[in-house]
Amino acid sequence: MVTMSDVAKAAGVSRATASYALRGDPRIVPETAEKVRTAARRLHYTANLSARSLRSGRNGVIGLAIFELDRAYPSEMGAAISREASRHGLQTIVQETSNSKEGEVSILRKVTSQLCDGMIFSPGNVSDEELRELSGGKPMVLLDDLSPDPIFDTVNTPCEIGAQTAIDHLVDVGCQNILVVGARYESLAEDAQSTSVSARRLYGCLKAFDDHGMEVSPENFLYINWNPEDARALAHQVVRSGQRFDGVFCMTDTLAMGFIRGLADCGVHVPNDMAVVGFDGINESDYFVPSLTTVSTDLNDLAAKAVNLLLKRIDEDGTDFKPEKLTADFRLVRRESTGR
Amino acid sequence: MVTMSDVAKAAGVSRATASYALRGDPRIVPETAEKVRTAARRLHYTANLSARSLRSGRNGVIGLAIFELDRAYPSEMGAAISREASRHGLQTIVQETSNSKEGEVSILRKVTSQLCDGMIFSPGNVSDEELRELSGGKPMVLLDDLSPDPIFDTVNTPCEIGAQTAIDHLVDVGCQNILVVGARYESLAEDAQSTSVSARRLYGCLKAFDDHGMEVSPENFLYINWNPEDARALAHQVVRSGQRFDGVFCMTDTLAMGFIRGLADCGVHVPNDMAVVGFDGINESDYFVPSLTTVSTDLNDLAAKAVNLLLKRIDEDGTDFKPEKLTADFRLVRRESTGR
DNA sequence: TTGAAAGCGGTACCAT
DNA sequence: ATGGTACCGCTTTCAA
Repeated sequence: MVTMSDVAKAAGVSRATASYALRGDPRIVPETAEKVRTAARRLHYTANLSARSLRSGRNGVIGLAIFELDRAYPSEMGAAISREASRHGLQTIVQETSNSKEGEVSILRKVTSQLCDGMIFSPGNVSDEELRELSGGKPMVLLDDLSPDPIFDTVNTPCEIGAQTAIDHLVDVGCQNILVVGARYESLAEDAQSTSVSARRLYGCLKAFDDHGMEVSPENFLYINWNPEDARALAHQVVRSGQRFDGVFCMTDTLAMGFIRGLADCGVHVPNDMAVVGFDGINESDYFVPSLTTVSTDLNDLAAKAVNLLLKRIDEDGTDFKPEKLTADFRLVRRESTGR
Repeated sequence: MVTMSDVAKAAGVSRATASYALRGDPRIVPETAEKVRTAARRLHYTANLSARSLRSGRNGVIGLAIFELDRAYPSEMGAAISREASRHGLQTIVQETSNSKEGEVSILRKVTSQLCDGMIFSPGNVSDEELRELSGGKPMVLLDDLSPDPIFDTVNTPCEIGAQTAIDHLVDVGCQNILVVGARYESLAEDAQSTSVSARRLYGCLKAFDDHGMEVSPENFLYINWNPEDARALAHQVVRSGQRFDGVFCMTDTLAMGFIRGLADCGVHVPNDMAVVGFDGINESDYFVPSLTTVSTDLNDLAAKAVNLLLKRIDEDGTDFKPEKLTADFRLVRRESTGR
């Protein structure tokens, strides 16, 4: 391992000077700086990030914690954030929380808050208060933490307006009896302030139904876990039950994929028999057969907002903190699954 | 930030004792240890990983570098490795190289080799020699580095045998004129030792064709970049060209997804007009319409092999190193895309 | 069994 | 403009 001392020695200067020179401090005269840089290059010197981090609290790395690495939406989000960060000269390390409390806690405590200058985090099972403690005072930006008065900066997906847009679109293409997949109707009935992503999307649906003067009942909302297996099984059930829905809004594209597959299993044609809309805009949605109409979250916009917020916090001193709350852009992408 | 000194003070012992106690060193008597643990718990102490890493060179974190976060196969692999590592009490940090040399180099130099005890790496644009230097002496396991005499431990996907299995299957279901998508025929013609994944898979195909006594020419192999857009466009081209292939093997499931979508655009029916096989076994493949027959790499097996190799290297002292080379299990998953 | 102290590789203050 | 040096938090040797 070649260290700063090696470089300093090779360049005939002190460790301090070498350190300043390599970081471009203007106090070092150009020729000395050049001497140091040459020595560093010749020795293939790389700064030790642990040491730098220990001393200065900064190492140019940000952490990102997402639920699952192997699900299309979070991993596309991770890629977008990663690329945005690298545009700012930062590296991103990604970890998966496995959507469990222990996962979230141990990631925050052990890695993200320690090895990084700041973090972007999708909280699922940890309260804001716990987060404050676990963050160790490091800047943190939350994703889709929909609490009414958050204590961290937050970037949200366009839940309400996006869902509303989806329902509007189904009505536009002539649907009269719409099924919403992935939201618990009771969650809002019990608590209009419910802050989960599914509750906010559900709220958007209800608003749209109301705007169109459409009657809906709890039967129009079916809750399942957000995975394609369950969506496929649900489609089978819906078809067998004989209920006559002519439009479906799935809370995520992955659910829509499973649901459409389930309909195909039963010989139900999309969009002729049933129109389907998803949410997220994952890359694959354009390749499904039929291709999927979806409320596409602009991940580049989301990434830019999240990274900028984080950088601002990292660069400021943390006094008089006032959390900001932003929402990512989106657009409705019309495709075959609602084309009729 | 609560440090070890705080804990030591609260427990009325020295820093050294606190350190030993928290790591369960048997030299500390149980009651002292308990006192320390209690203090640590009460103060919500968490060890600073940078400091630990700086001093001892270990922090319980392994690094994983993959090409792209937002592609199904690498992200599923990342998830599998992440879960396997956590079974061994290790955290995994994932980074994407964006399949560029600068990406790979900067990740290795700056983060993975510094912040981690070891790393698992998919090399794309960096030679073994460069890797040795960039690894900074830390243990490293390579994924799909198919050089004949590697200098690191390697876990490979079952390229040759997998591809051979795919072609065998197409022949089994009656295909007579098979197209292979994603491999450059010339790559093998020029260099039978070519070590890229696509060349090894191509080699498997040629072997299978040979076994079945089937004549093939360069026209049976079409190279494109491994993304679904190009696969879709290629399908259009193939259909328009009027060539009469009755079976297609795509080098990855993502390619197959794009290709099938392209066929659907042209009204070509899979599997009746053309049977399609993919490679990887991504989760989505079961949900495509038609569902995709694929050579499914056992990612749990791959993850277990990679993590175990890495752990062995981390725990040993590095003398008389002899690189190992393992291959992940796989199985052919028969689905609708070849069902006839 | 426990404590003192050196040191990992940087950074940043204070001298010179 | 550059150098000396304390120090970030933890581990580990050595001494008591």
